[in-house]
Amino acid sequence: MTVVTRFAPSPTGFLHVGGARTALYNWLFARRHGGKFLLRIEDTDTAREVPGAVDQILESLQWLGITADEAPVFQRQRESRHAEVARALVAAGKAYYAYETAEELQAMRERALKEGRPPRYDGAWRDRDPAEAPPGVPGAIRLKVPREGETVIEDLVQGTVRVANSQLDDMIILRSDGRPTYLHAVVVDDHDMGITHVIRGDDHLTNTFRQCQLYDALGWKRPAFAHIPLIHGQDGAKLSKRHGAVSVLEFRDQGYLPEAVANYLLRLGWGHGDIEVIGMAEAAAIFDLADVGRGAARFDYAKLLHLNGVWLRRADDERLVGETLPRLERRLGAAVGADVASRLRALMPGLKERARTLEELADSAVFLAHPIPLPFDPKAEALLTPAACTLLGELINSWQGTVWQPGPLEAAARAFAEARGVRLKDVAMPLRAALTGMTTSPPIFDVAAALGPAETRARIEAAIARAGQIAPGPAAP
RNA sequence: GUCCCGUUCGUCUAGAGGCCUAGGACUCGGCCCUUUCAAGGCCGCAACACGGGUUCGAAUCCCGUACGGGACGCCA
Repeated sequence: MTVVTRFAPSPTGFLHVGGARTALYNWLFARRHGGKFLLRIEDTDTAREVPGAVDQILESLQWLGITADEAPVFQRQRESRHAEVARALVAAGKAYYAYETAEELQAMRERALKEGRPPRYDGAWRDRDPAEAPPGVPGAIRLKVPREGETVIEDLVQGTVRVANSQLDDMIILRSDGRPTYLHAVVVDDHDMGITHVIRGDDHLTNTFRQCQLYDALGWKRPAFAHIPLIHGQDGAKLSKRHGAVSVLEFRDQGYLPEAVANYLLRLGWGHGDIEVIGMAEAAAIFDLADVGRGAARFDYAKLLHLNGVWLRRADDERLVGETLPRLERRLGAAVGADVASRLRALMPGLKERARTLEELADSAVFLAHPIPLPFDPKAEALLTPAACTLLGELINSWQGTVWQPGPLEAAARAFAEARGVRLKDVAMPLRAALTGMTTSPPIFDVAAALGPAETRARIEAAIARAGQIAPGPAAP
């Protein structure tokens, strides 16, 4: 049997991390078993549909690298099929028309709840003669479910789960306006699409009993089910906006890498020994539903941030340059030239080791793009004492003729410091301030090398001039 | 209210009766490395929800309690 899985979001909002993880597990499971992963948009509730949501969801999945093996199925386009199946069930005596109005049912539920009874449909029309139907009132179709016995599901994650049929009522499968309900549409579509494994959030676990009753009534083989726990926020409540970013695209915009988000989501609720850092290709080779945990997991932004740093360091330099350039332009409000791109490229190994997100990377690299005069951090400014400026002026002259690469520059600077009887630090820190306007940066001789001799000299001279203006010291000898 | 599910360090998890004085990762603290900051290395803090069984032996199996979550819609 070829495995076929699906992800079936409703276009009522953006793809959040919970949905993304569900999609990821479905995708990985299909990959693992050489099967297919399909996409179905559950758009039967037109009232709740959000414009643009479908595109957002598709874009999110694509960014994460979760690709469907066929074009998406839109549930709304299958309404006639859903109605046909429901009516066939009536014809077979396995479903019936019920004529209560939505208001009557609502009142019935409220009364039951108030009296401490479970809010279930009483089955009034189950055995009534259809001839008694009130004229002019369109009926809804309800499934005639067994009242005795129990419904049992073998869940790949939750294990055996059973419920007494007396707990379940005759659910509506076709609304009075002829549109299917979710429960019905899902069963018909999953069957028609040949879905073999339904992997979804465990908020659907109790729905599964009713879906199984539908499968049984239709005489269709039930797919395997796997209900994965929901993702909660730091406080244990269902993850929501107030916990921070929740939509996949937000993480992208905040400078997270898709492989890091996927890695984090994979590990959230799934474990495989001690491995933490894992790429999706590797995951596809070892992913198993048996390793999915049963308890809800809390979303930990700190761990995601750490993981993103790990993937950032592993990422290809050229790719990171491509990601950083537009972010630099956004910060400067201007286009950056080829000289900046080449500086960025040269310094990327040192830069990416110090950043955890693309945003941090851009923040730490923006000094490369700033025109002289550089903006100065107060702490950097404080380093440019008259004595330090004197040293810097001498250093740049001593570099005359030095091969403009990190190693030779550092060697020359060390020799220079020793000759002056100062520590390397006393030269390096003012140099860092002059070259970057900051007190932290990649190794400063790497920075000087990336900047090139002309820019390095210009920045040092500008820093000396600036220091002279702000705190005029003794006249230069 | 009824039904269903869950519960190992603060967080994500490893653990399938003896390998557990419970391992890894994140966070936090300390040290080392070091031109800064990171990265890296080393060390440390920190958990089997509770109570009963079963067993020579239980984090692992069973029952109950507590707590948490989910579902009960002509929403998905």
